[in-house]
Amino acid sequence: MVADDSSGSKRRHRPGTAAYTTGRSTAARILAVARDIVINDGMAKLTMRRIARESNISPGNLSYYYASKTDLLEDLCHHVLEPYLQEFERLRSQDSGSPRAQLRAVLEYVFDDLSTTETTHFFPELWLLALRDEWAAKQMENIYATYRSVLVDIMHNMYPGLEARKVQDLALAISASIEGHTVFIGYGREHAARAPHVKSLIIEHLINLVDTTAAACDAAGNAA
Amino acid sequence: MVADDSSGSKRRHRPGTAAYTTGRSTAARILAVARDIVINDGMAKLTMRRIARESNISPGNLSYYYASKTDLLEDLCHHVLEPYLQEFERLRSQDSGSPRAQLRAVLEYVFDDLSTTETTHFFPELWLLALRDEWAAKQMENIYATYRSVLVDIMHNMYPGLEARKVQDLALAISASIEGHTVFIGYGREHAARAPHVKSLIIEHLINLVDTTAAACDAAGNAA
Amino acid sequence: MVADDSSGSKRRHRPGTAAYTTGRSTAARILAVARDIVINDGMAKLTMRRIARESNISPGNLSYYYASKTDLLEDLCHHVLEPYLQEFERLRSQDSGSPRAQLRAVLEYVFDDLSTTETTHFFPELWLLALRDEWAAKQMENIYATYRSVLVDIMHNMYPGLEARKVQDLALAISASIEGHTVFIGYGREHAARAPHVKSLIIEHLINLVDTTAAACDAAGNAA
Amino acid sequence: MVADDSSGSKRRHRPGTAAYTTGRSTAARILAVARDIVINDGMAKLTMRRIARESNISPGNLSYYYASKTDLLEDLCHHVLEPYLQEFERLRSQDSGSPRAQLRAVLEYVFDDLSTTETTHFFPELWLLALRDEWAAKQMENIYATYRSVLVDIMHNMYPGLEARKVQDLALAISASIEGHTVFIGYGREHAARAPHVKSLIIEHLINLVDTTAAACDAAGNAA
DNA sequence: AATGAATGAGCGTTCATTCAT
DNA sequence: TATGAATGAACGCTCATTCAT
Repeated sequence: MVADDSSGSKRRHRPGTAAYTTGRSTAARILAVARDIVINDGMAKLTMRRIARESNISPGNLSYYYASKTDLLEDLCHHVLEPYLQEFERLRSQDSGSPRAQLRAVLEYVFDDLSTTETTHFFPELWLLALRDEWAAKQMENIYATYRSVLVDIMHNMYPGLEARKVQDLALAISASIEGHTVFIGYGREHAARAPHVKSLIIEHLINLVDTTAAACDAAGNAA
Repeated sequence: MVADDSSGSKRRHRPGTAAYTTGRSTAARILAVARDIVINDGMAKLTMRRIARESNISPGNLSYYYASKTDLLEDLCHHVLEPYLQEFERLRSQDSGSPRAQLRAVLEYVFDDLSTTETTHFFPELWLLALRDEWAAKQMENIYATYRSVLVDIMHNMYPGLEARKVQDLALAISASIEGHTVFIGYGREHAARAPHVKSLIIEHLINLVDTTAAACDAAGNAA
Repeated sequence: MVADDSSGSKRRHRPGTAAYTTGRSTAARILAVARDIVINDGMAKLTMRRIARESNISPGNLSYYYASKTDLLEDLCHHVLEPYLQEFERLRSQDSGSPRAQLRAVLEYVFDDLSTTETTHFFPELWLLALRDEWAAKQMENIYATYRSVLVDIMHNMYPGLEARKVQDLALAISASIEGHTVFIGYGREHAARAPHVKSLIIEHLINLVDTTAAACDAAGNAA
Repeated sequence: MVADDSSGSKRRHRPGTAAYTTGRSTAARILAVARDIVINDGMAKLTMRRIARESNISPGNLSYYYASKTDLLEDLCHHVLEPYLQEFERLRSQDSGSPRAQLRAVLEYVFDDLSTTETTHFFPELWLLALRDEWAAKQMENIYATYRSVLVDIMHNMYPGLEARKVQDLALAISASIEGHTVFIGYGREHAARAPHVKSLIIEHLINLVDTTAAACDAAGNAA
C-alpha cells in the first residue's frame, strides 16, 4: 500500500525538482524521513534541520526541494494519506458476497488499522493540525469523506429506501465511533490489550445500528 | 466548577510557593492564562515567555512558580481536568430515577460537552501529549478511568449479573465511541451542525448495546 | 556632541529594558557598536549576530533589547542623527555678529563636517535607506528640515522682505549643493584633497546666491 | 541610447562566453534584469538566485556567465554607466551657438536627468559601492571624470586664460552641487515638486559662478 | 549553453532557562 | 515575590557558489 507516483497526485515538492533519478530518490527520502519523525516523535519534533540531517542532505538542499516547511507539511499529509485513500477505493469495489459482509470487512479493516503505529500516531496529529491549518483540515475532510462515502455506498445497497441524510449521519456516527478507539486501544495505548474484545463488541453493534435505524425509519415511513 | 485548592490535589507549582495571597493569585493567573493559550491557540503556541507576558509577570518570576515548563504542563493538566473529575463524581451519585436514565444522563452530558471549545481543543492535545509524556498519560488515564468507573457502576446497577470484565469492555467501547465524535462534530469542526442528529442516533443505541450484550451473556450463561 | 539620554528622545530599545545600570551600559554599547559597523563596513554588514558578537553579548540578549533588527535600525538612526539636530539648534541661536556671518558659519560647519568619517559614510546610507524605508525617510527629512529651517531663519534676518517660498527653495538649493560634495570630497573620497579649495569657491558663492536672488526679487517686486 | 557591444568595452561576462547568438541574448537579458532589480528594489535585493529566476535561467547557468557576483556587479556598473558616457561625449561635441549656451545645455541635461528613476536610484547605490569596492570606485571616477572634462572643455572655451587647476575645481564644485540635488528632488523624493524652481535657481547661479571666478582670477592675475 | 542537485555558512529570531538583585 | 539581564542552542530560511551531467 505504497503511494504510486504515477497516479494523479496533485502537487509535489518544488516544480522542476526531482527531475533526475538522484533527485527523485532524495525527494522520496525526505518524505519517508519526515513521516518517520512524525510517527515516532511527533509533529513537534519535525524540524527542517532534523529532516535534512536524517535525509543526509544539507538544510540548503532541503529547501531546494521544499521552499518552506508548510510546503513540506502539505506534501507529507498527502504522502501519508494517499495509501488510505487507495485502500478505501479498493474496499468500495470489493465483492464480499453481501453488502452486510462488505460493511463488516470495511469496519474490521479500519478497526484493525487503529492498532498500527502509523495510524495511532499520525491521525491524532492530523486532528490537531486540522484545527488551525486550513490545508490540513481539507486533507482530513478529504480522507474521512472518502471513508464515509464507502460506508454510504454499502448502506445504500443494504437499504436502498433509507434516506440519504440518514445514511450520511449513520456513516458519520459509525466512523466517529471507531476512530474514537484510536486513543484507547491504539498502538502502545493503555488498553491495547482489549482491542480484540472491544472489536467484536463494537463492530457487530455498529452493523446492528444500521439495521435498527433502517427498521425505525421504515416503520416511520409506513406509518406516515 | 472551579478547581478547589483545598481538595486532594497531589502537586502544585513549586513547593513553598504561593504561600501568600498575592502569590496565590499569581499562581492562579498563570494557570488560567496557560489554559486559555492552549485552548485558543494550541499547545504548540504555549511558551513560557507568552504565559509570563499574558500573566503580567516576568519570565524570571514565572520560573519562580514553575521551575520548568514540564512542571507547569503537569499542573495545567491537573488544573484543566479536575473540574471534569468533579463532574463525574456528581454524575455518579446523581439520582435520575433509574439506572438507565442515569446512564442516559451521563452519556448526554459527555456528548454535549464535546461541543465545548475547551473539550474540542484540549482533549486532542491531551491525547497527543499522553503518547510521549508519562505524566500526561497518567492524567489522561485518570480522567477516563473515572469516567468509565461511573459507567461501570451504573451498568452494574442495571445488570448485576454481568461479569466485571464485560462491563469494563462495555464502558471502554461506549466512552471511546463518544470521544471519537469530538474531532468531527466538536466546536468549529466540519460536521458540528450534525451534532444533535448524531447524538440521538448514537446515545440510544449505546444504551441498547448494554442491553444486547447483557442479554447475550445471560443467554450464554444459561446455556452453560 | 554626544546624544543626551535625558533629552526628549521619543523611543528607545524594548520598553522595560535598560532599567539598571548594567542594562543601560549594554544598551549604549549596542548602539555604539552598531554605529561603528555601519560607518566602517556599511549597512550591508550590519547583522544582529555581529552586533551581538562585538557587543560581547549573546544573540538572545541582543533581541532582549531589540525585538527586531528594524527596531534597532530605527534607534540607530535616532542615535546617530540626534547630535546633528542639537548642533543645528546651537547654530541657529548662535550670535556671529551679523546674519551673513552666521550664514557663513553654518555653511562652513556643514561643509567641514562632510569630511568626517561618520558623515561621509553614514549619510549616503541614510539616503539609500530613505528610498525604501518609511521610518528612515522620516528621519532623513527631519534632520534636513531642521538644517534648512536654520538657513531659512538666517536668510529671513538678512532679507525680511524675501518671500517664504523663495527662501525655502534657496535653503533647499544651498543644502543640496553642499551635501552633494560628500561623495566627492568626503573622507577618503577621490578628491578629498581639493576640499579646502572647493570650500572657499562654493561657500562665498552660495552666500552670494542669496544676495543675487534677493536683489532680483526686489527688482521684480518694484517693477510690478 | 543602448550600450553597444562592439564599442571599446573593457571586460564582459566570462571570456569565451556569449559567443553564439543565444548566449549573447542571455547575457544581455541578465544585465537588463540585474539593472531593473537594482533600480526598482535596490542593491540589497540583488541576489544571484533572483537574477537567474527573472532571467529564466538556472543559477548554474548564471554562474556560467558570471563566475561570481562581483564579476556581475562590475559588468552591471559598466552596462548602466556606458550610456551616460556616450551622452557626455555627445554633449561635448554639441554646438549650441556659444560656450555659455553649451554649458547651460549640459547642466540642464544633468539636472533633468536627476529626476529619472534610474539616476535617482542607481547613483546613490554607486556612491555607496564606491566606498568599499575598488572597481566601483574606478567606474564612478570614470563617469564623473568624463562629466567634468566636458565642463572643463567648455569653461576653457569661455575663459581660455583661466588656469587649469581652477577650472577643474570649478567643474568639481559644479558637478557636486548638482549631484547633491538627487537625494532631495530626485524621483519620488520628498521635494521632487520643487525641481523646476530649484533648477532655474541653481543653474543660472552655477554659470554665474564661472563668470565670477574668472573675473576674480583675472583681476588677481592683472594685479600681479 | 544549460540544467538539476547539492553545500555550508550565515541570516534574524525564538526559546527554556538561569541568576543576581 | 518579583525583576531585569543574560545565555546558548535551535529554529526556518537565504545565500553565493560548485559540480556532474
